[in-house]
Amino acid sequence: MKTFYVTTPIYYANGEPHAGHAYTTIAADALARYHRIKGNEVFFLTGVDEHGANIDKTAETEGLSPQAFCDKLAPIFTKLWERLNISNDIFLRTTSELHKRGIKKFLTALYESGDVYKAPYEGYYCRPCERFFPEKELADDKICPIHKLPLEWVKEENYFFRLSKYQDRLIQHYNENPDFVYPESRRNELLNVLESGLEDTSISRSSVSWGIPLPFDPEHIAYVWIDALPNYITALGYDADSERYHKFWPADVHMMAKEITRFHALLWPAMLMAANLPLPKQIVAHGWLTKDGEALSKTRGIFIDMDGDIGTYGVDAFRYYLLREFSFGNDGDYRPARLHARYNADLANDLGNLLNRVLGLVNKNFDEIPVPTTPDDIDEEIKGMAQTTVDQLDAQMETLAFDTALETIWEFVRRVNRYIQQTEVWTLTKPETKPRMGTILYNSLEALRFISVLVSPFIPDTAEKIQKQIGLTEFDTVAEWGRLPAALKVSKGEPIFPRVDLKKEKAPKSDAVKPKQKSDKKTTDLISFADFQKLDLQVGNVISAEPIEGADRLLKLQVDLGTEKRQVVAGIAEHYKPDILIGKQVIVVVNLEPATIRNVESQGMILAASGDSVVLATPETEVPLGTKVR
RNA sequence: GCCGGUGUAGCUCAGUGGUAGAGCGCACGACUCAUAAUCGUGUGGUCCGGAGUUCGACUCUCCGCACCGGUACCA
Repeated sequence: MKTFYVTTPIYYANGEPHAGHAYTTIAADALARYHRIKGNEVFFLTGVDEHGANIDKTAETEGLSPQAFCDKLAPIFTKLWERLNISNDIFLRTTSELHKRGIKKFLTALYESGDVYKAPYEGYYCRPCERFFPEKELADDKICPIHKLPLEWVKEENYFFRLSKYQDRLIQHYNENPDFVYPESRRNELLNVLESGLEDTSISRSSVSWGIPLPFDPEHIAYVWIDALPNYITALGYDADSERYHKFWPADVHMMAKEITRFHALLWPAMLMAANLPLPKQIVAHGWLTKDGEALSKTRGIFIDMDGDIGTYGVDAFRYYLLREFSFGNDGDYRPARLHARYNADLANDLGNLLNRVLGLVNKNFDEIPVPTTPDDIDEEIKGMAQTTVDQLDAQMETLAFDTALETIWEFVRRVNRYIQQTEVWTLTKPETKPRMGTILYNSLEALRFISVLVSPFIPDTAEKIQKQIGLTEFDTVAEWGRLPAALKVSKGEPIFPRVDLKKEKAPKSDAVKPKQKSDKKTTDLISFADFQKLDLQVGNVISAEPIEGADRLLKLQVDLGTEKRQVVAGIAEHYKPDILIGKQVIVVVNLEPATIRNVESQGMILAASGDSVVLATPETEVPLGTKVR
């Protein structure tokens, strides 16, 4: 028996899961379920990554200890996975003892490889900021750009992993395993990165407290990614050298969204090489979801209403839509209108109605599933198509082409509808034609059983419902023609996908949208009024604006402050056309030390609201140039 | 800016150096077993624009435009 180990990332648990997480997890689930029905022994991992400064910070704003915060969040993930019918074998938390033991062992192995070294990190350190400032960011006076306080020269010991050493071996691995990173576009990107050179990476943080101490130096905490990536082996029982670990590692597929491929496809394999462990077989990156053409955004309130859509159409429709309409490597645009269309056309009309009409005919004409006694050419054709459908499906799943895989199954669904149409079964009620009717209905039911098997990785609930309605008591996972026993009692048949009317759907809309308020956020990084007063902010007028050669985001502005003119570089080119800016009043940080960006001197900065979009801060009504802002 | 990708019917996408394809949508017809379902027929495209190679290009080359991704700049 073949084994198959598939993972999702362990999601960073500093907020609630969203549709992007759901997409990755559903895709991985479909893959896992597919391999199960193929008879492979599958292990499917998902989980949460619970350490690091960000979680610490978020917990603090909620007034919780980091552990309490994680304990609160983890069940939100597991509940969603239950709702989405995710068949994971483990839900790994990095705060679990299993993981901590494994990490300890792994980091020890890494350390013993000789590729971890302690290096003094020295530089200008700002106590209030708790960070170092690279020399190139500082002017001659060496004061903190934020606090305007003198910086200390501090030496800190830090652990580094000799990532650079693995550059060549990684390139070689990529070349020898063309499918190591999929899709190819990602692979090429990473090869570019590899060829331009890797730098050693810091693997510890001494300023962070929420995490796992390095086993060889407990004063230092493992950097989150160093803590997180090995979860794929710790979850298998790497710590105890368990049987499961040996059975399933190396993983067959690490599935993830595209933004984290770097860590998985460079750092993780290098770490494994250092620890002398086998590499995962494939790193798979899918695209992002947008909603009606817009990027998802918490601040702008653009999100996918999973809850609402699942409520309206059901989990399987949601899964079906994501897997059917989005082609893997690319970004996918989530559109409720498309979900609706898919639901009615593919699920309700094609599949749901097929089941219903066949069951109706059986019930009306037979007491139980009839025995096929009068074979015909057309029956053979159906049987043949069942087999070719399986073959095509196998090929498509090999490349994770869920969309075409489902299309292939649906071609068969439509063929069965046509079979019924062509044979006009419903007319064959006379005694002499009744056996033929029985044969056709048997074949139709068997086709439905067959379809239910093929469809089960994608829409598992539906698959079960179909078999149950056909009269099978135990789910049959084998896609071989002719396994359906005759003489079963068929159920009356409730529509498995009742049509959804757009009108009805409108009702529960009003209360759905409201984005959640971030409540009583405690601010910890307070500055004194004196600190604030150090800022010299003035109103200026943009008198010219032009793009900077070789920079997509930068504009060179001349700003008139009344008493003087300043040249300022601003990173707003993506949001403002130069001509629009001219004549606009802006707020300028006047006493900012000058800097040279892209060979252009910038004597200050202009203020803008900067989130998903960038909007200039400007006085509400026009004021004299040089007016102080405070 | 540099590197890579994409641009084909209203929508989602296949596709090939030789007269353009599927599903959905839409129109018409058939059927009435079924969830106003199904089946058939049809509608619909300057295959991003321009130039070139070729007997012939949507398919190859070059230039350009748009969008996407990676990377640099973001005071």
